[in-house]
Amino acid sequence: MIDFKDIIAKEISKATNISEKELESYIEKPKDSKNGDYAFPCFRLAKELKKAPPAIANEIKEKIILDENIMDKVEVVGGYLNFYINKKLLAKEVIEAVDKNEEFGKSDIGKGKNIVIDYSAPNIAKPFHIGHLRSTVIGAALYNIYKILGYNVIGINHLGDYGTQFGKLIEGYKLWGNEYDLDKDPIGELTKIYIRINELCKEDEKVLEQCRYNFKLLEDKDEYCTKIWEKFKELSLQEFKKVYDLLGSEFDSWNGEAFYSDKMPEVIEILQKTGKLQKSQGAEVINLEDKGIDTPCIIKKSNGSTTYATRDLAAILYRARTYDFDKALYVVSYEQTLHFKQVFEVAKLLGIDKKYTDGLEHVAFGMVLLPSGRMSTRAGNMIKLEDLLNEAIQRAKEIIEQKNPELEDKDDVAKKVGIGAVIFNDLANSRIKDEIFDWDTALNFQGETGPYIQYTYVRTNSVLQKAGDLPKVEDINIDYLVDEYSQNILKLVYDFEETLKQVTNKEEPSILSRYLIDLAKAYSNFYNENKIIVEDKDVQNARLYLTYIVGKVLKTGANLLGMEMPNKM
RNA sequence: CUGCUCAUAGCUCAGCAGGAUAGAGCAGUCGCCUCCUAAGCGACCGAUGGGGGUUCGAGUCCCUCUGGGCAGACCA
Repeated sequence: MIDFKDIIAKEISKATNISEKELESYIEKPKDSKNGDYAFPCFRLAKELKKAPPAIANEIKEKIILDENIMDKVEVVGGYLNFYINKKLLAKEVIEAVDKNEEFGKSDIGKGKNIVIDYSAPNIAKPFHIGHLRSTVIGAALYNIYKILGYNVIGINHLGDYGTQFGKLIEGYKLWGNEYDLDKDPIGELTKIYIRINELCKEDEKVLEQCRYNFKLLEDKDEYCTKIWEKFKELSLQEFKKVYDLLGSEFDSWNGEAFYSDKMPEVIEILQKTGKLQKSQGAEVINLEDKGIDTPCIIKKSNGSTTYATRDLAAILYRARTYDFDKALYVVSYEQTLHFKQVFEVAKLLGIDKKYTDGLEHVAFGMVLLPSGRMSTRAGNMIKLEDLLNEAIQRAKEIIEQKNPELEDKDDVAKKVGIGAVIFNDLANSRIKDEIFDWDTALNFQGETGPYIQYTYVRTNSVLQKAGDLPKVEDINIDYLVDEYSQNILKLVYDFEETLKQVTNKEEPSILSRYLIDLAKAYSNFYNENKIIVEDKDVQNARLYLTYIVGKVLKTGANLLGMEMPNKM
């Protein structure tokens, strides 16, 4: 598509002495379309040119030459130079772009670049609760969006399958394994054991020591510990898969922490050679005070076992070698900000290329809290993700029964709508914000929600279906797409790829969520104002094609967020 | 105590690396289905935590205060 901003920047650059690149950042999109489609504020030139901004705007206006096929008009308002792009050209550009591209939004800007995304990463032997949803859906959305932009993406589920917690579980299992029926409700029973052993650890320091020792045994490949650990892992994965199936989550790699158990000695060796690894209180640590981090990074505990920092470092080394990543994103809650600061700093000592250490990024997100406060596995006050998803499906089903009882495939639609609502709800807000979980908010189907987007999509579908064949691009008379409602839609569609790029610039899927809401709203307005299937075939064809475009973008966009789109609802 | 982070309408959030009159949704009140799905559309109501500063211009940047959250060495 034509890059309008680029054209404007080129012209202004000729009229002034400012570089195109600089101008690109100055040119903005007015909030109110009455002020044009693009605007150049001239205030910043006033001091240098010693002239009033409106005068400067007028001078630039006189100097620039813009083809009227590209720009309808240029106006000076105050110190602003407002550009109105040619409406027909916009319509033509968008229609052709959608027609030409098999998958509109797809690009190759990421060609040759490798992106590693570390997300979801639940802890084995612990319930998969609603707090794990965010990492899973934010990671998946980023994964899909990088992919459509042409990047080579590697999604890794860095399972929490290692560490002292397993020493604890092994100890608990040793003590009371017979009392619990692991086959009946694996994670539920393991959770009970986990809570019980934690209480015992609190009372008795010796038990805690034994737990840590168990983990040491596990690291040293002790047969008994390994066997129990494998059992826990298998049982947990079975449970997790149920949730992943509902969400449609997929991963390229399931290499969890344990995968790096044999890769840590090298890390320790490298760090030792740097001379920065020092003994402190019995442990071996890297001091980071000179980097502005007060807490040292523990590489080896006093009993000789490793920490998750050591494993993350081994993972960085491994991923750099295996995937040659340009970016490695860690979609992990902001609770772990300090940890990643430490690990990323220590990674600079690993002797790997700067490209890799520069590419490390913690994509932090806020916590999911209950109205009563934090969720805690130990306290048992948490909501299982599976329960939330099933409740969502159930509620969607009820609404279908009430609104559209004749619908076919009710269960399939209920699943898409229910899950879509949950996913969208989690991706709709800036990731850094905390979320206080509320059933009615998470499962709301009205207003700015996933189902609203699905509903709008379904509408485009049923209009197209009713009309029969989709008109050929050559048969579309763009004269019928210059009204305000059509133009609002066309401008949004024009922005689609830019929106996807913004998501990757900020690692912020909510930008796409809001975009889809805007697009769905723009179409709803259009739909309410205009009859699409009408007598005049020229009008109908133009409106039908616009409808087709909206449906296509809504579907692509929602799929990128991880939502499935029903054809009817 | 220290570091990080958040603060916009009754509630949940937008506000594009400072730009024109701060936008939505929910809740509340009211209006719109002989017409392509009312999970929709429209209307009304209603806001930048306090104080400084930088700037032609600050919700946005800096300082400070207040309030919430998180983190701070052998959990991950």
